[in-house]
Amino acid sequence: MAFWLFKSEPFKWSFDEQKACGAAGTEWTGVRNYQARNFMRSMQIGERGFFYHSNEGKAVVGVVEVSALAHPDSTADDPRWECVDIRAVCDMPSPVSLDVVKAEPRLKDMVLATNSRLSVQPVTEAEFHVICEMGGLDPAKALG
DNA sequence: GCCAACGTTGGC
DNA sequence: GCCAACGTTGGC
Repeated sequence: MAFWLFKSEPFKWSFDEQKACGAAGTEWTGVRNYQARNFMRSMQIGERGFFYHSNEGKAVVGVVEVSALAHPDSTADDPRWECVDIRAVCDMPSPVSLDVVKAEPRLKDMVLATNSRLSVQPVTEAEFHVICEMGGLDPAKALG
């Protein structure tokens, strides 16, 4: 079981909008970066990820689940771009901000802190648990 | 709104 | 296959 982080600018696509899609989930469209696409190709159904608001908010605001394997991105005019579907699992009771992530020694190697431009990132199991702890989220609920 | 970092493109 | 030019991202 791998863990991930999905980044979105909230004024383009927010976690509230994600939640509004319910259990059906939505395509995580718009990724035009090979590294990010390759991470999505390796995702399995049911794997968990964080939903991060970039630019405005700059915080981990919720947990999502992969609900469909990688498939062609319906918004791309080039078939090489693929995406997974994700659905909201739960809120982060207390959003974990980038500042806090950067200040936490256990998260110093987190991709969010070291490569801020990558829009889909791997997260280690240890990092997943630290973020849950700092956000006041019972990991059992996140893993549901 | 600026700019640094990074990825991609295309000419050679 | 190198590298300069360009575009985009995202923190500040």
